Amino acid sequence: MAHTTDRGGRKAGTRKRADAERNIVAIIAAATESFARDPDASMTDIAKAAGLGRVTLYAHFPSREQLLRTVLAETIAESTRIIEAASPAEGPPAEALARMIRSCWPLLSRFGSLHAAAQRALPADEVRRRHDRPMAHVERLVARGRAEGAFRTDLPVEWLVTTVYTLLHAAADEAAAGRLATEAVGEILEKTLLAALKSE
Amino acid sequence: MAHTTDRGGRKAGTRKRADAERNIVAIIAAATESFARDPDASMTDIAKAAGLGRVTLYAHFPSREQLLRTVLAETIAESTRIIEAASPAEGPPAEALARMIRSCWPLLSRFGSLHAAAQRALPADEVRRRHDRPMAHVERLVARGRAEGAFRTDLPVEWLVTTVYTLLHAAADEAAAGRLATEAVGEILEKTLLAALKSE
DNA sequence: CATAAGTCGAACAGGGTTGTTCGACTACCT
DNA sequence: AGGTAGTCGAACAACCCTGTTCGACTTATG
Repeated sequence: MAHTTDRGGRKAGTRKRADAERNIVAIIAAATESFARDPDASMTDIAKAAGLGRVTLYAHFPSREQLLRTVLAETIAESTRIIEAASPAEGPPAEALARMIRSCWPLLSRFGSLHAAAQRALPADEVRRRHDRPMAHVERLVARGRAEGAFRTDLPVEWLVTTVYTLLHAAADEAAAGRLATEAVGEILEKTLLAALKSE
Repeated sequence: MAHTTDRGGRKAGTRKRADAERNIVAIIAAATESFARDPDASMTDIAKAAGLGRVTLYAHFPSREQLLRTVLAETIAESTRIIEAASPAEGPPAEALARMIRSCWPLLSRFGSLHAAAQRALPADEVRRRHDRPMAHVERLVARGRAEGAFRTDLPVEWLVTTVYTLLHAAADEAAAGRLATEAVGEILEKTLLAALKSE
């Protein structure tokens, strides 16, 4: 149990069997999908979705809470990557915002109720804290837009950020429910948010 | 068991004891408050909040689901009353919308997560169906605004309604969480929504 | 190929929920 | 003042969930 040196150079036996590593990613994928569909998804649901036994989940994640934490972290990391790929710090603020909106909303749509799941099972401040990395990008963009005279200054920055965030989610939900045509969402969001944010 | 005529003119023994009627309103009040605070509020929670025994709840409501249904119906009825009191069909659309917003948001704030509770425990289409009475007022107002050239016509009406609805809720949540000053909410919502809806 | 690592199903304990039943008790109503 | 409608607490059954343990089985890996 404490060989410490096995050839591969691993310290404390952290290297798992290829088998197990494959299952871990399968579990995370299944959990992501399950939580996105049903915020109350149980370990049984997720195990079934992953095609594995429930016990196996507990072999890799000590608790449902921890699994959810992991899923949330990975998802937010991907969001951050996508936001940064839209280079929100470059070009005219309005155009940067439009770029961000269009690249972002499919993600929110795909991850559906995962956020609700997190808010239900994890402490509220933790959820908020984990979000503030990607959130900062939006906030920075809004602040820049205000400084450059493109966005309105008569409302609190945080409220404008909340507006962006909320409407992104709402549009994603509407699209998921089939009440909004997928192709139209980008344009609709862009028009709505630019109108809500632009100065004058 | 089938007296049918008892003097008071009641048909099938529907008249309850004054005692019981008092408790029924207490239960509904407690349930409303409990659901508004915690969408997962249990019958035990509600009974405790009402100062009654859990069994008594079941004496008046056959199930938690039915109780939630009742609470939802009463709440929506009150919303409808408040919306109508703002006479959304009169005056310039922008002003009518502003009136409606200002009279509406404290309600949404007060009822907090009741909507979430309903969405969790009741079939989605039922929740939606119950909302379409008050929703119709908003939709009518938006449509009128478009017809009179005050509101934009380049986006679907349903999306504009969703925008109003969503941002009202978001602002109410922010206020409840202390991230938005209560006195400021009305003005902030009015400015944001008018900017999002107005034509051009 | 042998062994250690991983999987799996069944079964368990512990907690929570919804509804129901019982008998004793209490408030109302006439 | 007495009969009845209503309340209440305790206890029950049924269900679902999380986490854990067991022993038997399968698979990777060296």
